[in-house]
Amino acid sequence: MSSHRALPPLKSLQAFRYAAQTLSFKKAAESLFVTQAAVSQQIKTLEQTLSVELFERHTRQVVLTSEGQYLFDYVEKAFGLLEEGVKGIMEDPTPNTLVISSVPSFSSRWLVSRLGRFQAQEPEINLRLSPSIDLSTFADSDLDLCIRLGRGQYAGLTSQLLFKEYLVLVCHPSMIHVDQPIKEQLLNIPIITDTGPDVRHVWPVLQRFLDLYDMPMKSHLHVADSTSLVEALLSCQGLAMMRYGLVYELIEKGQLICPLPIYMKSQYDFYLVAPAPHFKYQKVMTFKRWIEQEVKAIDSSWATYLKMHPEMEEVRV
Amino acid sequence: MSSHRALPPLKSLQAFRYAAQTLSFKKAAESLFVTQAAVSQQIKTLEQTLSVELFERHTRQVVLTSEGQYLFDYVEKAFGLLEEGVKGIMEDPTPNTLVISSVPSFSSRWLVSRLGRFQAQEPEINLRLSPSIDLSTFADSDLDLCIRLGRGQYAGLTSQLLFKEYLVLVCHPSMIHVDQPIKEQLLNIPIITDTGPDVRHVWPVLQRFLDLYDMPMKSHLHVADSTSLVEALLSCQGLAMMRYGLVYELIEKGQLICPLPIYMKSQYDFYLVAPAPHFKYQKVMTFKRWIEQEVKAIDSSWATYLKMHPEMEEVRV
DNA sequence: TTTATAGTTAAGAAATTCTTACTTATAAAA
DNA sequence: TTTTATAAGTAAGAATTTCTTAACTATAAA
Repeated sequence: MSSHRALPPLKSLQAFRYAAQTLSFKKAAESLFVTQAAVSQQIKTLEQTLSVELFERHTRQVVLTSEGQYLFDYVEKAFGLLEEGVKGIMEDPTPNTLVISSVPSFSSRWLVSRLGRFQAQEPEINLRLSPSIDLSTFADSDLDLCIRLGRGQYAGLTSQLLFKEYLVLVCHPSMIHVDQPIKEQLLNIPIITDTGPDVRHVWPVLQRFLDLYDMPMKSHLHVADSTSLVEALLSCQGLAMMRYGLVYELIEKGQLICPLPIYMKSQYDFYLVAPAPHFKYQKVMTFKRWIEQEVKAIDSSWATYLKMHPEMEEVRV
Repeated sequence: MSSHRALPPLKSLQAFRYAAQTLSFKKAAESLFVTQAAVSQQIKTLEQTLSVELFERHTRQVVLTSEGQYLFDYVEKAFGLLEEGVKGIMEDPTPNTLVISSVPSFSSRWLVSRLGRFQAQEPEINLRLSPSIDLSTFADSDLDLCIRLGRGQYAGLTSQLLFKEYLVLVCHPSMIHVDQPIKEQLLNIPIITDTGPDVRHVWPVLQRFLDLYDMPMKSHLHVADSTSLVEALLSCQGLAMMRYGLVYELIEKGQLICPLPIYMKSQYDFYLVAPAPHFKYQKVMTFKRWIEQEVKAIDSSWATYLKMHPEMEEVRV
């Protein structure tokens, strides 16, 4: 197949796009910076090449025919893709403003406190942190880069591993008495969960490790996000499964401890994700170099922790 | 958002598309029926408007840069959509040839035997029956219409219900002795299945109706398609769950019977499906009228069967 | 009845895209 | 090594497309 279906004049399709969007040849003309007559002629050309009427003409307004509506669905998508592709490839339109979106837990627990340093180091770059939004908004926003927790597979986007994540059980040190049997103590501590994707593993892991088959999950505190979760932990409200990267400083300072010598490899890791060409923007490369440097602290903290706690053992779900 | 990102000259994008497809400006020029110089100039224009190099020039060949590859992904998709949209809306390019694709069971058990009548009635129309293929092939084939078993939801396509399907248990009449208890007889008849989507309901339904909890499915014959299944039924090899529409003539002639007074509403029905504009083609409208007429025989046969067998009872899965 | 708005049309102006004719670069053949 | 053939780049002007201007039509609103 794929014989040469010659397309109608491309400009006529473009004119049709705007006319169908606005249902007005006049407005379409304004969008295209031409006269209304030009649009009228383009639509006519298109209708003649297709031998199909695309608009019903009423006085002072046009409406799409069913064929017009059908065509519009395709044309709108097609030109959207062209715009997106062109946008991705063009030179950075705002080389001095870097817009980043990050998952809330990572922003609040890690990123924001370090961004000051980045700003100091790169005063030229005007940094903006955007709340976590849908990845599809790359198409029509000024977003430069996302930080996402996931598996690194994002349709149409390029992702680069930022760091691997390990899950540990943590609680406030005052909640554990080292001279008493750990198992019974743990059973009396409520489990705190947030809405993260690894929540469902907490209880099975504990259950397996403590040989508590058949026992249902006990008291259980649910909080909205990982910031609240950390606050709850610090105020001795219970035990939680946490990403090491989000609490390693608290562990290092002794404000939180891991009551059991176990950890899990997270099924999700942190990634930088953006349309491929964004990674060539100077400002993005600078940020990437910086954050990779900063992130090394997490990796080396984890390595150190494992070295100091040789009893730590990986468990699988 | 959605500010006016003016696109580069559309023709230059089109030239780029063909050049990237073939990795040859010369071949692209042939495709576009212009000279090679024209393509060279268009590519240059595009590269200049974007200020991005899209091809690496080597002697006698060009290769895409990474930016070029990125852009190509979008441009190819976009022009594909334009072609698809335009194709859908254009006048029927072959008003005397009707190409239909149907699910094999429906073609072989019902459609082919009736098509002769359609041909006789509409000698102008040259009918072709295509083996069941993927719906996506509407884009680049000469397919006019599909007959599909499903739920009537097909992305980007319009579907029209052809008839509702009921599932009945059938076997050859010689396999049942009316003067003996039905339950034990049925237990000794093998179940025949094909690869259809309703197969998995056969045993649960039988099990429930015959109060056979805990009993695993017994002897069990698996065949490739519903044509083989009907042949197996006719040669007394067992019991099967069948779509009424595919066997109603055999039931009417007494060549098959329903040993149990139960039926199920199928989760899937038969639909005519095609891109919306195809339903306006004269030949498609003619065929649709004809098949809807023919299909009434199935509906009325079912109504009659239910009237003559008031003991028939609907069961749910 | 008048006015204002949105679309259509025709003719010629403006812009674009294409061809021609030549050039460069290099791989393959002699 | 030299010659030939191939694919691409460039400049100038021709050809084509697209746009503007200036008229006209139809009708809703004042």
